[in-house]
Amino acid sequence: MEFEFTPEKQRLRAPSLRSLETRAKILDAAERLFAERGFDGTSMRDIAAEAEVRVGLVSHHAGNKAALFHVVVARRADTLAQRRIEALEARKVQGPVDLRAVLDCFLTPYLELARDGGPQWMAYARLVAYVSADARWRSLAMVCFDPTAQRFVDEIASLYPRASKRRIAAGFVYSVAGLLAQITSGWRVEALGGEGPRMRVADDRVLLDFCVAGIEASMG
Amino acid sequence: MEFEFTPEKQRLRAPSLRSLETRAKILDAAERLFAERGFDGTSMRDIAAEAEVRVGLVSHHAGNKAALFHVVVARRADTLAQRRIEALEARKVQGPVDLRAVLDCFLTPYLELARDGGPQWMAYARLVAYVSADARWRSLAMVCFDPTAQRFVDEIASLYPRASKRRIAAGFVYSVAGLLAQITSGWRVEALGGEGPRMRVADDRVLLDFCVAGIEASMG
DNA sequence: GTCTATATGTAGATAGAC
DNA sequence: GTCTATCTACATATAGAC
Repeated sequence: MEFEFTPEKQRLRAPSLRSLETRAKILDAAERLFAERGFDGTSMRDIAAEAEVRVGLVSHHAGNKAALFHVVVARRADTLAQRRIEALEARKVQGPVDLRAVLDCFLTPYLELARDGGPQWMAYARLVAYVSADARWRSLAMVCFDPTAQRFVDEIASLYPRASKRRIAAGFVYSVAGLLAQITSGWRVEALGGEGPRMRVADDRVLLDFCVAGIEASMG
Repeated sequence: MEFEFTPEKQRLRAPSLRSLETRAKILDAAERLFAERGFDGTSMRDIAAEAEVRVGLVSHHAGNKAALFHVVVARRADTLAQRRIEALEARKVQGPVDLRAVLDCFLTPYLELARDGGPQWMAYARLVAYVSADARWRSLAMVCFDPTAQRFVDEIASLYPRASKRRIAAGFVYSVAGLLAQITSGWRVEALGGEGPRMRVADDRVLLDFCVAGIEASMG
């Protein structure tokens, strides 16, 4: 099976309001189901039912299934990338940044969205984890996530001109994995450390401490 | 869809040699495909073809698809758990352990198997990542992985009696995520830090440094 | 234990009426 | 843009001959 898709054809006229609503319902439904059950675990019929729409409409609005998946993944990736870059730019205007500040700009936007942005943002982390684990989506992951990641790795590298860039990249990849784990695997922390009191809001601070110290140590 | 399965029925007599070979071929084939394409992306027909066996035989030997998946995941989990526990016991006989030693006993067996144990062990990491990302397999993950993880979290907690166990558990979960990322996302490190020289064997050391410093820092 | 054949359901995609 | 209907392929599972 191939996951390539053709670019959208030129629209002949602006879509109607109803059409836009239908399209939005379909994208939202697809997002929920893809995040929950993955690409292969979700059928076009499931999506149509979840969106309360006929099956044919999903094809009509989204093209084929792979194209729909691509759009769903990219939509939130763009929002997220924008927030992260903005946070970094804003911080740099205030003065010189350090490793903690840079990592904070990367981690916090997602943690805030996962906490306050509605349940879809938590589900999206699972979708990202799913995409990251599956080699078939590698090129999609590279398009959606790597430009921002590269920007942050470069930023960190500029703080440590004598350190190996590869080690920094490795530390950054571990940090991203930790971020996804934080959002998707809260239950596991609960299961393993359940006796103690809840960490609540401090969770995010723990992750940041972990990643900052980890990257510093891994540069050797 | 339910993922429960009934216990194996009592065998009436020992299986023949040929039967055992067939069963092994099926399990190996299923493992390769599940790791590559996930549960829903793999059909029983794919597995039969990969194992060079008729479709009916897969059902005959493995029962249904969910049971087959369960067996495949559990098989290597047992091997891995055993090596990890053995490493820890051996180290404790030699004298008191510290955080680095405990984490080393957890991380290194898998890293060694991924490097020297054949390509299947690398693929298995993707399978584990896949299982971890999908809520439907949570109970399977708990059965296969949590007992060992709990043992190591307790071990670390005993080293830091005054630290919050929850924070230790969080740091441990981040570390596991980093371990899986190390094995499955080498390409990403390559893409993000590609300019520098390769890290080669030192990779594993970088991960260990990262996790040790990270956990120490996250205990606050 | 193995193989053939098939029962039964669902998949993605599209054609054509409105 | 929407809806109905349908095409073709493939899914899981099982029944019964050898």
